[in-house]
Amino acid sequence: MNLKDLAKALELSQTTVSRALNGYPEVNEDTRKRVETMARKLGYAPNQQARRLATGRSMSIGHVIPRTLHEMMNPIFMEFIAGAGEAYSRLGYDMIISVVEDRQVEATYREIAAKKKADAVMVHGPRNNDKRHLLLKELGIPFLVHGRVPGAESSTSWIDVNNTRAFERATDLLLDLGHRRIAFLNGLENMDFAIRRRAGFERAFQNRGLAPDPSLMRQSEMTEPYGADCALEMLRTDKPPTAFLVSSMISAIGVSRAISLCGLEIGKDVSVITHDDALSFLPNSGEVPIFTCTRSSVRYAGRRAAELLIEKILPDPDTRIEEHLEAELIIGRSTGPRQR
Amino acid sequence: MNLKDLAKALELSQTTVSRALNGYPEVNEDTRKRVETMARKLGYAPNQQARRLATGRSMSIGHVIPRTLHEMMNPIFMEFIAGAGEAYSRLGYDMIISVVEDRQVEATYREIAAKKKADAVMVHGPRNNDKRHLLLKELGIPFLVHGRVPGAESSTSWIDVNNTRAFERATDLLLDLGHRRIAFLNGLENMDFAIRRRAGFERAFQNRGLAPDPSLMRQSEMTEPYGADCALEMLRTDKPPTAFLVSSMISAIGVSRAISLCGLEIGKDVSVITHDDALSFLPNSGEVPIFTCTRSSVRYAGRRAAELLIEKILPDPDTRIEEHLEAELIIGRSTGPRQR
DNA sequence: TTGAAAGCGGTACCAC
DNA sequence: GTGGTACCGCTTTCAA
Repeated sequence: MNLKDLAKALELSQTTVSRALNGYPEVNEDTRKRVETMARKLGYAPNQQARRLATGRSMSIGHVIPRTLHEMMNPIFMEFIAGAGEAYSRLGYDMIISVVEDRQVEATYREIAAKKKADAVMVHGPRNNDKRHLLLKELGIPFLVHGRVPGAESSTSWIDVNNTRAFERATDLLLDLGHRRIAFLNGLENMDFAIRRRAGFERAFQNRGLAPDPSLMRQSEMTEPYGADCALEMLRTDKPPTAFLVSSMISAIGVSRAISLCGLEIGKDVSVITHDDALSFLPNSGEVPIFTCTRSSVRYAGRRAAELLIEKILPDPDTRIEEHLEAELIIGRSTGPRQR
Repeated sequence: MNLKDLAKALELSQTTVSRALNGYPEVNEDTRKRVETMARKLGYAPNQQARRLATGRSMSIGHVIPRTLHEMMNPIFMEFIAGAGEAYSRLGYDMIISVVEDRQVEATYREIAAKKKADAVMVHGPRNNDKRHLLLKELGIPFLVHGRVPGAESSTSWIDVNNTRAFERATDLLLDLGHRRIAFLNGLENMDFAIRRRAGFERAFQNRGLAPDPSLMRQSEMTEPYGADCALEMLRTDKPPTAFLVSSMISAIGVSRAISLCGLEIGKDVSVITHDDALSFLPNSGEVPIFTCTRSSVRYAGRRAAELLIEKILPDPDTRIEEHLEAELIIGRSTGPRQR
C-alpha cells in the first residue's frame, strides 16, 4: 500500500492525497476527510525512506557515543537516552545511536554528514579540549551539547545542570553543619561537569575564608569500589574526614559500605552528600531519602534536550540555546552535625 | 557530491560507478580502482536514504523498549545496546531505539513494519504471556529474542544465558559449603529469566532431597534498597539465612550494606553469590573479585545477538537460532563455609 | 565490460 | 482546490 495505490483507490492524484495527509491548507476539508478515512482503512503509512529522500531530511537525531565515555557513564546515558527517546517518538523523530571507538568519532560524524544519516546530533559528555563542536560546525550539522564545552559556552547551544552551584550549596550545607574535613570524591576531572563541581566545592570554602584539604580530594571514574576504597583509606587515617561529598550515587553506595565496614554510622558519625541523577534503578526517594543529595533528573534533561534540538535548533540552526537546570538540594538521612 | 557528479568526474555512467563501488564482479579491475580513488578523493559517500529507497532495505535494526521494562533493566539494556552497537557499526547497520509506553509497543512495531523503518528487530526482556513474537510473525518482521519467550523456545530465534544452570551451580556451591538457610533474592518472577533462575535454585535443593525455605525467597525489581531491605529484615529474625543468592550486582551491593549494618562480615559470617552481568560501572573483577558470582557479559550477548540477527536471520528469515551462553561461576571474597 | 533508462515512493513546483 | 510532472540519489534490468 503506497501513495499511488491510495490515490488510485480514491480516484485522486498523488499530489492531492499527499497534501491532504500532510495538512496543507489548500485541500478541501471534505476531500481531506475522505483521504484520511481511506488511508486508515487501507492501513496506509508513508514509506519513511521515500519521504526522507524527497525531503532531504532524515527525521532522525544522531547520538555518537565514544566507547570510553560510554564505559564511564553508561547508566547516566541510558537514562538521558530514555528521556530523549520519549520526546523523539512524540515528535516523530528516530534516534540513531552509534557506540564507536574514540578514534572513530570524527569519521562517524563525517559519515553522518556525508550520508545525511541524521538531521542533527546530540553531543554527550564534553571534556577538556573537546573539539567535537568545531568539527560539527565545519560539517554544518546542527547540534546541542548536554553539558558545556569548556571555552565554547557562548558559541554553542547547550543544556546543563548548574553543577557549580549545586556543589557549592552542598558544600555549604556540610560547612554549616560544622564539618571542616570534607572529602570530595569527584568524577574524572577531564570532564567538564567534574571541573565545575570541583569549582563549586572550592568556592564554598573560599567564601568562608577556608580551604579544603587537597589530600581529601580525589577524582576517578565513578564506580562503586572507587567510593569504597577511597573512603576506607581516608577513614583509617589519623585525621579522617567527617563528611563526604560524592559525585555519584554509585560511588556513594561504596562510601556507605566503607563507613559500615569501619563500624561507623552514616548520617551520624559521618555525613555523606551525593549527586543523584535520579536513575530509576537507584531510587533515593521516599519521604526521607537515604542520601542527602543534589538531585537533577537526567531523564528530564534528555527529554528537554530533544525538544530544544528539534523545536528550536532545527527550524533555525543559528539560534543559540543556553538552558540551565537547577539541581535541588534534598535532605536525607545521610547528613548531620559534626560529632567529633 | 553524489553519484551523478562522481560519474561525470570520471566520465563514466552512474551504473558503472555504482557497480564498481558495490563490488559487482563484471567491472574491470582498472576501472574499479579508478572509481575508488576518485570517490575517496572527492569524498563521495552514497546517500543512505536514496540507497534505502532503491534497495527496499532500511539497513537498520529496531529496538523497541517498553518503558516499564526500561525502568527495571536500564543499566543492563545499555550494556547490551553498547555491544550490539559495536556489531551494527561494523556491519554497516544503524540502530534505532524507541522507548515507548507499554501500550504503545504494538503500534510501534506496526509502524516499523508499515513504514519499513527497520529490517529486523531485537526483542528484549521476554516475560510470561509475552505476545510480541506473535505480532512480529504476523507483521513479517524478522527478529531475535534476547532471552526466551516462555512456551515459544522452539518456534522463535533466541540467544540466552543458561540461567537455570548458572543458578543451580551457584546454589550447589552454597550447599557444598554447608549452607542450608539460603536466601534467594530474585528479579520479578514475571520475567522469563527470573523464572529460570528460580528453577535452578530449587533444582539444586531437590537434587539433594532438600527444600528451600519459602520465607527466604523474594522477588522484586533489582534495586539497591531491595537488596538491603530484604537482607536487613531476614538477618534480624531468629533464624537468619547464612547465605544469599542474589539476582543482580546492584541488589547484592544492598545486601552487603545490610550485612555490614548488622555488624557481620561478608564472606565469613554470611556468604553472598550474585549474578554479575559484567557492567562496566560495577566492576567485580581483579584477581579475587569482591563477589563470588555467576558471570556472563551482557555486552557480549549484545554483540553476538546483533551478529546473529544480521548475518544469519536477515539473509534467511526462516533460520532458527538457539544460542546458549554459559555463565562462569567465579569465586570471589563473598563466600565461605557456614559458620553457625 | 559498459551504458541507458526505468523504477523505488514520496514531495513540491507550476499550471489550470 | 486539484492535477501533471520533474525531481530526490541510488539500484538494477536490459541492451549493446
